[in-house]
Amino acid sequence: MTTTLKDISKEAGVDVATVSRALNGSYGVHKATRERVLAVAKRLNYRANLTARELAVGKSHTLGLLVPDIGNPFVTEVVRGAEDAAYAAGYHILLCNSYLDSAREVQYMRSLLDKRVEGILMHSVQTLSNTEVEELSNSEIPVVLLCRSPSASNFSGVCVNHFEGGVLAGEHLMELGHRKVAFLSGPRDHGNFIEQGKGFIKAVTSVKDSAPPVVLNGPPSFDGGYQLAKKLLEQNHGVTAIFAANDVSAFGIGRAIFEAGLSIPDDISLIGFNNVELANVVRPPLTTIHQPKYEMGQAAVEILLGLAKSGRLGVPEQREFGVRLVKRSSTSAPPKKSR
Amino acid sequence: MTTTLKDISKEAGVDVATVSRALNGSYGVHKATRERVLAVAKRLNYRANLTARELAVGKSHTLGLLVPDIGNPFVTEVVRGAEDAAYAAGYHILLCNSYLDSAREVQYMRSLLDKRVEGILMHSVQTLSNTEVEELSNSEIPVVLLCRSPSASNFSGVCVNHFEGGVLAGEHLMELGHRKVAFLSGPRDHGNFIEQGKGFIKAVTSVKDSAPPVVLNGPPSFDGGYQLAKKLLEQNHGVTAIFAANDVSAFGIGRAIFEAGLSIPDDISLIGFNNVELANVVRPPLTTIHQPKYEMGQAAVEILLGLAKSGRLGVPEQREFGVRLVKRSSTSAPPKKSR
DNA sequence: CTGAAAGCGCTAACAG
DNA sequence: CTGTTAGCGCTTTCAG
Repeated sequence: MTTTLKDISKEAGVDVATVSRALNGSYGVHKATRERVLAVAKRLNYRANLTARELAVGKSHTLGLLVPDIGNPFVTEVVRGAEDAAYAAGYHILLCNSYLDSAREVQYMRSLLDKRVEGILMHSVQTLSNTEVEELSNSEIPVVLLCRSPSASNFSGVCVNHFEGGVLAGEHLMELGHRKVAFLSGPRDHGNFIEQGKGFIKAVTSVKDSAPPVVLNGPPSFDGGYQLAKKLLEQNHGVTAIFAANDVSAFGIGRAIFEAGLSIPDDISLIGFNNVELANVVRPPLTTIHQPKYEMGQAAVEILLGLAKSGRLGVPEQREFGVRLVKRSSTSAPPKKSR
Repeated sequence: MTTTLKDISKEAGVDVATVSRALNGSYGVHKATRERVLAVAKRLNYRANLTARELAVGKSHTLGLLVPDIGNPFVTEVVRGAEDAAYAAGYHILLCNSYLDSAREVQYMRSLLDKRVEGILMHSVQTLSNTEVEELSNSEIPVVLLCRSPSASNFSGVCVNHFEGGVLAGEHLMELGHRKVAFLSGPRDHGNFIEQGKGFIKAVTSVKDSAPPVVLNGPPSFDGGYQLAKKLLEQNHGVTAIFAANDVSAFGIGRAIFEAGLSIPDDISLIGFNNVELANVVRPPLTTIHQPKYEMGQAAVEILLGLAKSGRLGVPEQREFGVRLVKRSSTSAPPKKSR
């Protein structure tokens, strides 16, 4: 049987309240009493029951993390940051993978609420219906959205300026001398990719003799990038550089380029987005736009904890992080002879 | 304010017990009553408080997952399997990254216990001290260890036969005609790598004219593999094939080979272990030994849930999965001219 | 089918 | 410094 405060109280001959005090706060308990209690507790293999404490105190010391898939290297980094911040603050994290299945997302969201988590960190959740948004709002627990355009709602959010990232990528390619480039984007209706594209196009078209980028849309995955790149290569636009929706799709693009018998960056330059760990591991190391993922995860938890403490849910907090260009070996000047 | 059963009971003019019954079990509540209760609940935005329920029922419907780092691609797959199985069973998962920091491991282990999780899934935890093992045993909650030699303890476990994996790798290289090979292993005292090495050596030395493998030890990471391979290449044993401790270290080895101006598999064949997602993404695609990671994660929570239900903690369950060779492009016959 | 009552294990005033 | 008294919100006998 698991031993409780009551068991200890009997054994030690003091009230359970005293036992509780002896075990937790160090205030107002006679040293001798405390020691006796501690001894008994140890002898009886006492383990605090946090469930009971949570109920009594009304705080779960737990956060919910709702993401599409921890296997996604971007998510992984964010989760690391979030987990570290939570651990440092004495909080636990409930992991929920949705695989972008909206039924699963909703179910997880509800059970997190029922479990009385003190905050929810969500990453790229499918569109929440109004009902769900309302449920979340009614719940009075803080929510922070990752990588969502600030406009989206009255939830808090931490993100990066995707437009700026697009600009950086475009400028980099222009500086290298490319004049015919492509943006292999994600889904046509996804805000972040749209912003990214806008920035890229702006940077590219602001150079006199540069053609407007070829833009293709598809899933921002390895295979999505692979397919898109194959299509692009077939269409034969004579593109000398490609900006990918993200690093993972860039890896797929790289594969397609390789299979076409071309080489990076000699024939085609390639630039990604996110700067996932792998970007520096693949060959050639991928030039990309860095997003401070770990810090974003940390920040998200900080915001959550702050809101949970203050209870000022009315005033959501938005935090935007900067991006920067990470030059590696997948980009260079365009080949001399045109293809 | 958050509404409780009591609020509903007042509004609906029935006892809280009835409300509870109406909301949960469908047994024994008049239809009209139930509907009235449900209506009131909805109107008041009622949310069940699982913390309270857990306390009353004595079950948390939560599992703890203690791993070194979800960023590790092997762990990622296991976690996916575990999470899916947990979700399917209506269980939640508490994520704990230890980064192999044993203080953090212990602290997490204790708080999981205090939180009354119904089971703990641990992966490659630093050596637990006797105290901790005892704490775990006393807790009477099931534990399953991943990838630990079955001998280790009286906890349950799911693993793969590393010896067998080593044999497969060795045989494959022998069949291709290699006669001078190396095993770039992990830490010298780690059971799995030892087994893996034994199997490999057995397969290699059972071929007449084959030299016993060169064995080097180091951290089984990207950089670890990189360093080890550099060292191996410098020592210039004339090795024509390398068996890596795992895929990630194989990637590092690949980098070193590349930097040495050699090519895979033309100059040196390379074979990994685990078959992580990336193995098929890198260039050239990595030949490796497959471990059913997802299934292992699933199996682990099945075992946990089974033990939790039966309460038969005395009889830990061991499940061993099979390995298999996945031939890809990083292995081929040795070069004709010796180097 | 429904109500009353007890209790899960712990905390938190409030007295003393 | 310590005991008493109420709960936290829900489930679960046990009656009726």
